[in-house]
Amino acid sequence: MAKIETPRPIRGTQDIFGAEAEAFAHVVETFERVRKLYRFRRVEMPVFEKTEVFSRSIGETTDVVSKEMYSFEDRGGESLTLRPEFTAGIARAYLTDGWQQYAPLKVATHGPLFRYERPQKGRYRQFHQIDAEIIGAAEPQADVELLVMADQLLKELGIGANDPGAVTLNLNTLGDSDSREAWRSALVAYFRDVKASLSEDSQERLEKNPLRILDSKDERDKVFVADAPQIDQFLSGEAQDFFGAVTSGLDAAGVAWSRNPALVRGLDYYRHTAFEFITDRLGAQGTVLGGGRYDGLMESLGGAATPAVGWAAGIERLAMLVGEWPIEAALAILPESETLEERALAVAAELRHAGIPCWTAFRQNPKKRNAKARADGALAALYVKAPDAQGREFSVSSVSGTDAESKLIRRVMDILGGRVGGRFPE
RNA sequence: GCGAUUGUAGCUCAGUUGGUUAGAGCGCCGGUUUGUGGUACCGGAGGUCGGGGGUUCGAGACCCCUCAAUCGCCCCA
Repeated sequence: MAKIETPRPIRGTQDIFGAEAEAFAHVVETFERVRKLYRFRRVEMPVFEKTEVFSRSIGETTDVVSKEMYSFEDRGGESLTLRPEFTAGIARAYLTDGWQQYAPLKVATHGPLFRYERPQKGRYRQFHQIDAEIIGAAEPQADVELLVMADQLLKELGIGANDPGAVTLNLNTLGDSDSREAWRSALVAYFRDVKASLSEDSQERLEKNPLRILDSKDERDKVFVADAPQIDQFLSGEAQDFFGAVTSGLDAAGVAWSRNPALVRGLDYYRHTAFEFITDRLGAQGTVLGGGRYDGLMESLGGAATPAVGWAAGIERLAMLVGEWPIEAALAILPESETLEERALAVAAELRHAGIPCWTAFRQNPKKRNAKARADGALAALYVKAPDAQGREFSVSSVSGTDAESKLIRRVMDILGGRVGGRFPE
């Protein structure tokens, strides 16, 4: 007799429904369309991998690996991990599946990722990303193409269309590994001198991840960040040329960008180009799409040195920027009595086969169906009646009075023709 | 891991300095009316006031603990 307690959802998971789910789907559909324009090949990747795929590539000491992974032992005692990102798994597949033969290889995918973090606005433990990677191309043109694609995607989603400040592309270079190391040492030396004045977090970062001090939100740090050594002083000629080719390529393609010398990457494998499309519309979670070049990653997985570059974007965050997205409008099929139930079924099937989205109900009560159809956003209504002497058995009724409705009604009239009688617009 | 805020009906929320039987709108169910079409009206179901403990003659209101959600820090998309 004990009452059964309904299990609660897992913290940080989401049940996405209604206009939000439509917006989510719209983001994915737009991504699919755009990636085909750029001829990125679709790949499907496993949701879990051996733990070492991530620990080796992302870096043992990073927070992502040390405390944010969903890891578990399978029945054979092997340590497996739900993917916290796409890149490492794709890199693994490139090495284990012989994808080298396709290099330079452009791939795209999307799906759920998992990170054991505190949920907040636009951040979840199971979250979803779209992802694009170019593997086996050392050329700056690869970086450019990826960024041009990202820019087009955001534009096609209408993000920033009426609101130019909504997203901006922040761009930086981390240099090659020598440049990056020299810069890092200089930063450590610089910040060590003022260590006592830094925030507690940044004193910690000085040891673990000094680059991250640069984007600290703490005022105590910001005063020193302003005068901190910049990567430009440490860039090799080659690294400078590379970055120059990326920026001039973006200019040529008409992609607006702004240099952000404080932009760094949290993960160990990044080199050269680093970028983020940043918005100020999502509270503290400003990064909508981010990525960079990861020339060092393949070696950390035991493969031959292979240059690569890629980005990923949070679908939830993009969906929030897109706003509510309506479900496709439909024609409500409304039988006028219970005896016409099956005729309604038949005409709905006929119209759907012809590509007309139809709204139907399961319950009787024909009186309330009309109101329900309208509440569900039906564009127009088709009443199913007993056929008259001329064989007319339907009447069409205006609901929304919109252009979309007239278009829909015209298509319906083309299909049903003389079977429609009674009153209808025009 | 840390901090702030918030938990009252399926949803959005009222609920006065603690005081009878905890309310509204929407939704849901039933009915009457209307009858070429977003009706109106009537009725009904639905609440361990997140959970536990305490203070009090009396707690949805006050105190403690706990759980959860939201937002922020760390980190990161």
